[in-house]
Amino acid sequence: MATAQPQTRESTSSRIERALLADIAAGGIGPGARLDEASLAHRFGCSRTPVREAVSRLLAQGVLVSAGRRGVQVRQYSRQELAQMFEAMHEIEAVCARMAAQRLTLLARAEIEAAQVECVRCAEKGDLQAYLHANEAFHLAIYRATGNPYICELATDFRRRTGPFRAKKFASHGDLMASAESHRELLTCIFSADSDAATEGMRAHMTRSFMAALSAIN
Amino acid sequence: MATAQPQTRESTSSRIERALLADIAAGGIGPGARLDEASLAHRFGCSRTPVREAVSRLLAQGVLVSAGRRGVQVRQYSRQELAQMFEAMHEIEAVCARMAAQRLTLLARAEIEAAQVECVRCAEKGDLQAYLHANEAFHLAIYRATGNPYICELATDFRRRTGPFRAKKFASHGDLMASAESHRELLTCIFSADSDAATEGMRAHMTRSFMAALSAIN
DNA sequence: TCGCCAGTTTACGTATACAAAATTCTTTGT
DNA sequence: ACAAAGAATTTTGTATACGTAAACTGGCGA
Repeated sequence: MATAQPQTRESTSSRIERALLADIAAGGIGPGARLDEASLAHRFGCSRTPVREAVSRLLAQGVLVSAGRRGVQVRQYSRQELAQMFEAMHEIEAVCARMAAQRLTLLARAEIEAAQVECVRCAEKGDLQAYLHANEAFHLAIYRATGNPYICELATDFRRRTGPFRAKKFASHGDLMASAESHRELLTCIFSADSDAATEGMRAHMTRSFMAALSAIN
Repeated sequence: MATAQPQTRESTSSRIERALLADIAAGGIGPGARLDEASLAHRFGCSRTPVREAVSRLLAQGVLVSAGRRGVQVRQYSRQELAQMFEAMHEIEAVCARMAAQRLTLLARAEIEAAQVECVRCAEKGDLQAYLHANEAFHLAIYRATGNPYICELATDFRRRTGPFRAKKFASHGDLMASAESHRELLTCIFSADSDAATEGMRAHMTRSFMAALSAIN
């Protein structure tokens, strides 16, 4: 119907998926909120078809859960579920650190260091949004350093799922600086090429991170 | 009135999804094969809508890959990709073994032992299909013993993805017996509650398993 | 007042139609 | 004969319509 944009490169369903993800991550929709296809279609000014497509993908990602014939809901996690998810991520990150330490290439090391420099810069500036982005890039660089795309994908998925909850822990300028400092210690372990030290270093970093996140919730 | 049909009618899209998965796992469709929505719709005697739904989910699962405007293909893995996927699974299984060893409950231990008994029974009988099933149950029991549903889900997903390739390695009666024996050694490590030993035990088991699988391919 | 039952309404699953984009085939010119 | 351009076909993305089943609501009876 509304063929307003002749050169739309991105499909409507992808746009809706991104918009919903962003909205959920930003808390605009909130956990437990009920969504139905018709109202989403009205909100995005399209038919139900692309909405169904987007919702279907989000269901597969675990971002939404089906509530039977009563719409879909934003998945919410209990404190225990959150702790378990953090634990799972803790383990995965430890694996990444170990593999990265074992087969660190010069390029990977350079990328990780560049990401860390950016983290420190953002922390000093006190820019929360920028720091979250830089922190993301830092961890992604470590994932890539494993040299294993499947592990990388796995870890990235988990990071995306836990993202909204981890973001809450950064309240003050000091929190950012502490996180950046924690990165530095972690890198010492990874760059030592001692896989056991890297594992333990990442465990320590993630434990600190998750304790802070869990404290900030509820 | 009240033509109370069985209301558990499975949706067409779910039926198609299951059928395609089974067909792919059985090799009926084969890697690299091009599928298009229209012919699938014709094959399953329905419209394109439920086919799209099913294909979308399979894309999200990584079973299919989109080939742009030239249909979707059954995802195929190169030898290197397969090795990387096995490596990733190797790491995940090691994590599972470690966590299982750390917090093994009496119930979990009993379930694992029961699964192992079944494995041995199937191996002695020489029934390949039954052994594959029992082997699956054995590993799933270990995943559950971690007490972490996210790790469990993760490992289960990977096992499903690598399943078709791992199955190829069991050629003879001796292969089954060797696998069952390998399980026994692994359990000794896990039940020792020594997490490091469990990690190493699982690594050894998976290394054996994957070497065999990679040898059987190509 | 509470519980049950019927009507209404809502929401989802599916079918069909159309438009846009890309690939492939054909045709034509050098 | 080969290459390039255009036409035809194929395939996906989106819109709209309809049927069915489940949930909500209102009323009635105990």
